[in-house]
Amino acid sequence: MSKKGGRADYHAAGTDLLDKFRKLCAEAGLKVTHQRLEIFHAMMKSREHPSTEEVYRTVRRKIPTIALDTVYRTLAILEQNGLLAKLQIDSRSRYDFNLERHHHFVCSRCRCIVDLYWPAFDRMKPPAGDVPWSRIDSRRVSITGLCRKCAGKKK
Amino acid sequence: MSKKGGRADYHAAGTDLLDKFRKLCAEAGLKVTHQRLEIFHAMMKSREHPSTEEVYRTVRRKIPTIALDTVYRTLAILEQNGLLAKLQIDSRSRYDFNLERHHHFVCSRCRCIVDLYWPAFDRMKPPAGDVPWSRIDSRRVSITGLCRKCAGKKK
DNA sequence: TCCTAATTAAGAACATTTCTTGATTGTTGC
DNA sequence: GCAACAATCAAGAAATGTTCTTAATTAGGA
Repeated sequence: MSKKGGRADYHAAGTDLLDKFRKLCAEAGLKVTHQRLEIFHAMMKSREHPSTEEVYRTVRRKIPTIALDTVYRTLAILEQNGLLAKLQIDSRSRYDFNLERHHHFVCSRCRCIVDLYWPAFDRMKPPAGDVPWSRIDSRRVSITGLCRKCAGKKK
Repeated sequence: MSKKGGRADYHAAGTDLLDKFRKLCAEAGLKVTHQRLEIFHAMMKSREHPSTEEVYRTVRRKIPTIALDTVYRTLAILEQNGLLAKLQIDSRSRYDFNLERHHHFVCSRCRCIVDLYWPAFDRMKPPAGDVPWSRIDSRRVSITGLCRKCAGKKK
């Protein structure tokens, strides 16, 4: 399976993941509410690493009465239970559905975030010697620059 | 010169850097005010990647009447003129005096940030093929985990 | 069915950051 | 040394993103 295929499947394999979601909620003692399902579903279908506000706008198309507060709470809960990752890239928090080992490219112009796979980096040994850590949990690369779309635009 | 020596010198070579600061201010058309000097000096002496609030507290020991707003403005100006780097690691913005190519370790417990040098990574070629960028400006690694100090603490 | 978690509305509160106004200070160019 | 004008200050308002409060209602799961 190619990396690209892997990613696409990850976001597309709807039924399986929603089953997994139900299972994980059960394990965590979380009720599978309509709101939580739609929020998770919205994250599942997005590759944009959306902000809370953006998730809110998306889910409101399905549940017009949903409260912004519910989206904040739900995203935080899903992150705390390991079903989503929170990104510290902009001033507002953005969430990532992709839990595979990956990295990010961030466009300095349009602030889009694109998932990135870099197995050669993942295989590298971290610096040794006089290191500040006693344990490493994750190593993430963030590449910034200009995305193709923005490079195509004038000005 | 060792990496460690380089870093220490970078933060310690007071007079040279303050001269450089004056020169860069002149080039950028910025007046060298007492406040800007003290803020820059505080950044120069700190390895802690301080937040604006922390810089404010430090500088207030020298200039008790300084306004928090001045610190916000000054740090932003210094960053816009390339004399400091802004970090997007926590919800509050933190600033980095170290402009050398380097990376960060962030402790998930105490949120301390430690500079990291990783020349083997710096020499790596970025992923090729179907990449989202048309130009790369920077590549930064962020390692998270538990720092030595926190590992030593109970609980 | 029933207990309780979750959601809602409406608003308050909070944290961080930026801006406004108008008066004052102080750096730099001359 | 002087004058212009950039920078600062005080005081407060405001923007933004996020969390919390209360009390009523809904709805998931055993």
